[in-house]
Amino acid sequence: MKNLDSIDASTAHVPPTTEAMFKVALVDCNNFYASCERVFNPRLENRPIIILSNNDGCAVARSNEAKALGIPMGAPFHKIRDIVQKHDVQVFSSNYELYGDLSSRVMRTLEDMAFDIEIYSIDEAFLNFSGFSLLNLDAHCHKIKKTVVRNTGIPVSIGIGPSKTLAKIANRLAKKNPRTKGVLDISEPRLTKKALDILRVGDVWGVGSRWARKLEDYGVKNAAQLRDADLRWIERKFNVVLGRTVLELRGIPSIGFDESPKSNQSITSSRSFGKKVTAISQLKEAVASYTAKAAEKLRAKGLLTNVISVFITTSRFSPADSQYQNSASITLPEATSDSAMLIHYGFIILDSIYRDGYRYHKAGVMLLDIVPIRGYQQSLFSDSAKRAKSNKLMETVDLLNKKMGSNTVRFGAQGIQHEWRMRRERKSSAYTTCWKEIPVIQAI
DNA sequence: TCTGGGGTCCTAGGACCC
DNA sequence: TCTGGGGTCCTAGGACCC
Repeated sequence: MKNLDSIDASTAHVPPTTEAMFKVALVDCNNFYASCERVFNPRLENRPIIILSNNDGCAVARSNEAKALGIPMGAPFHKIRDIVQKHDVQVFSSNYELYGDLSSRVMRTLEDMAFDIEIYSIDEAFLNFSGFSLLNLDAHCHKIKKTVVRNTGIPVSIGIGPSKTLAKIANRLAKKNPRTKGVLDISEPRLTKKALDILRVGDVWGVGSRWARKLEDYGVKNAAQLRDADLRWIERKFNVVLGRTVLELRGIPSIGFDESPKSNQSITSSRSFGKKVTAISQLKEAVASYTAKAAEKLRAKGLLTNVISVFITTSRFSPADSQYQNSASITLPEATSDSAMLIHYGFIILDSIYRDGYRYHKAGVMLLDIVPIRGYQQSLFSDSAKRAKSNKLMETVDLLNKKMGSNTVRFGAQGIQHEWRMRRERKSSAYTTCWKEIPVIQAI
């Protein structure tokens, strides 16, 4: 907290209750992916839009208009084609370069308007306003909302409360209720109560579908009932995580505010294939490509991995096929971020788990037991000359790919044809991250 | 024909040690 | 005849999030 100075010395010996002090805002971009598509294509305004998952599999994001048509979250694309055609729904493959870039622009704007910010996901951030009791928070949040849309074109909603969970709930109401103009503070007990009385238990942050069902079986049906549930009972029947949610609903902050993002514990790269794969040679291309991608991420973050794991699986949606899934991992002789070495071990694992005669649907690589490059424990057998050479090579590869576009330089093992490559047939341009795809303005 | 990908945390149970 | 118990580490599985 940055304004401890403002605490009056005469009251400083009385520990202030954290409940009274903690105040947090959740800023959430409205229909983020759909809004991103609209920024560079204003014709999409007021029209139904959906964005598809990788492989153009299912709808992972929807504009309000698409929601109104009854397209559910996660709907498989092939099951909603009729609605799409009938209502001329605009359909996009996901364009993560674009969304990632716009996300960081939004976050930079938020950083300028709050002291503490915790970036929670690609489209959400918590802002810590604890101790700013004199600030007119409502007015300030309206200003934030205006500034973000001016700087980035992305509309946001802001919810404010005495705990993260309550801020989440406030945000939800701000989005749903036009009278709030996109900003709602439910810190006042009367408003908190009103909000919790109407909210279904399954809509509380931290309560997924499994626990919602179980809670409802016990008669806990709305957020207010969860708030009033016996804490011990919740911890015994569920776990301590849900116990924290109960406290949060009572306005007792129990989920910490984390300004500095924790370093990764694991990095995964996996994809479903565009079409089923049977030959190990093709699986190897995929595993090599995913490994290279994961290793690149590792290096970009200044990390090393100690363990690599590979998994392959058939499709559970093809019951006619015989099913098989397996995974295995190897602890490396020493921590590394060298793509070639990781691919080498990835192949050893793949050889050990591959079974002939199955139609594989997906493969993936996970890097586990990740450590920062600084101050890591060097193996007794480490060959420092070899290591230096590998570092130099990787540095060059990363530099070239950054300059000339990703995958300009790659490993032979990654292959070229990539028959297994995912479908991505409706992608918009990388407007902001690729010179070739920058939008052209035409004067008439 | 067509159903995503990338994360975190917690818990229970087994192995192992003293 | 009598056959401990507590701590720690690891792993798999299950829950959650976006």
